[in-house]
Amino acid sequence: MTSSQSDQEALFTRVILQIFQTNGQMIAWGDQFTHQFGVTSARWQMLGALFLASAPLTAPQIADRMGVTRQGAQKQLNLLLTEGLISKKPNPDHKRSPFYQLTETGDELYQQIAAKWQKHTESIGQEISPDEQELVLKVLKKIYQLHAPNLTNPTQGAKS
Amino acid sequence: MTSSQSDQEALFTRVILQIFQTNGQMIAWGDQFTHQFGVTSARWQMLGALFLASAPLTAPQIADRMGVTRQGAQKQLNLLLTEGLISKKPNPDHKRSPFYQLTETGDELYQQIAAKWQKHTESIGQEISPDEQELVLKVLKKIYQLHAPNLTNPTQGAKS
DNA sequence: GCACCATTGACAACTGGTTGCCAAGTGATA
DNA sequence: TATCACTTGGCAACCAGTTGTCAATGGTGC
Repeated sequence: MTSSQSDQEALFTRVILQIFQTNGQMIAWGDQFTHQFGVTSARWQMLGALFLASAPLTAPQIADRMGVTRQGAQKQLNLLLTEGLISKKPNPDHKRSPFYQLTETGDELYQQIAAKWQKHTESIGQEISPDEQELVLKVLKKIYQLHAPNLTNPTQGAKS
Repeated sequence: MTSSQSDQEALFTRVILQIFQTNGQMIAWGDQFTHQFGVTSARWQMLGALFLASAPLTAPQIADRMGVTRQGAQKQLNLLLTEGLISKKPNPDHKRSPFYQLTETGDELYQQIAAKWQKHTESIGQEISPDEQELVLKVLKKIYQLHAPNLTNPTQGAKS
C-alpha cells in the first residue's frame, strides 16, 4: 500500500470539483446554444421531456422525470405556456391537474434544436470513445447512488 | 460501423444528463453534510479556497479560483464575514480591495469538515478504483474543454 | 354521504448564481 | 499633473432552483 488513502482523497475531491466545473460549463454552453432559438437550457430540457413522452404529462410527472420539484417544473411550464410552445389539455381524471403537450410551434422548435444538437453529439463522438463515455456514465451513476439521501451509507457499516 | 452515430448521440446525451443529475446530487449531499457544521456547500468551498491558498486572497482572486464571478464570490465573502469565519486584512496595494483570510474559528471549522470529508473520500476509494476516477477526470476535463466558449470547436476543422 | 389524507397549483421567501450599472481606487500615459 | 482605462465593491434585477404554506381537488374508509 504505497499509495496512501490521502491520495484517494485528493483524487475523489478533484473528480467532484471537475463535475461541478463541467456541469457549469455545460449549462453555460447550453444557454448559448439554445439562445439562437429563443429559449434557455431549462426550457429546452422541459420541451425534451414532453417531446420524448409517448403521452401528454401532468406537471408532477414532468418534475419526476426531470429530477426537480413540482414547483420548479410548474414555473417553467407556466412560462412555456405564455410563450405558446406548449398547451394545456384537460385531464379527465383530475380537474386541477391538466396535461401539457407541445404545440405545433413547440414541436417544430424542439426538432430544430434536436437536429443541431445531434450534429454536435456526432462531433463529440469523434473525440471521446463510446467505451470512455460508457465508463463515465457508469461511474457517475455510482457516485450518484453512493450519495443518495435515502440510502444508508454502506461504508458506515450498516449493511443490515 | 454497425453502431450508428445516433447511438453516439443518445450516449453523449445520457452522459450530459447524468452529469446534471450527479451534480445536483452532490450539491444536495454537500449541503446536508455541511449542515451539522452550520455552513452550506457554497461557504464550505469558499473556506477551502482560503484554506488552501498560501497567502491571503482578494475577492476577485477567490472568484477566479472558484470559477464564479467576483460578485458571486463577494456575496459569500460578505456573509462569511458577518458569521465571523473570515476576516479582512488591509491590502497595502489596493485601498478598496482587502485581503480575506480565515479567522481562528474559521480555520478550526474548516479542519473539522476536512477531517470528516477525508473519511468519506476514503470510503469512496473502496468503491471506485483510482483508474476509473482518473479516467472520469480526464473525460470530464475533455468535455469541459470541448465546450469552452473561447475555444474554436476543433471538430469544425480548426485543428491548426 | 362525510371525514380524512394525499395530490396539486399558486404564491411567497429563500439560496446561489448571473448580468448590468455606478462610483471609487489604481495605474499608465500624454 | 491631468486624463483615461481598468479594477473593484455595492447595489439592483434577474434566472433557476429550493422549501413552506394554503386552498382546492381527488380518493378512501367509515
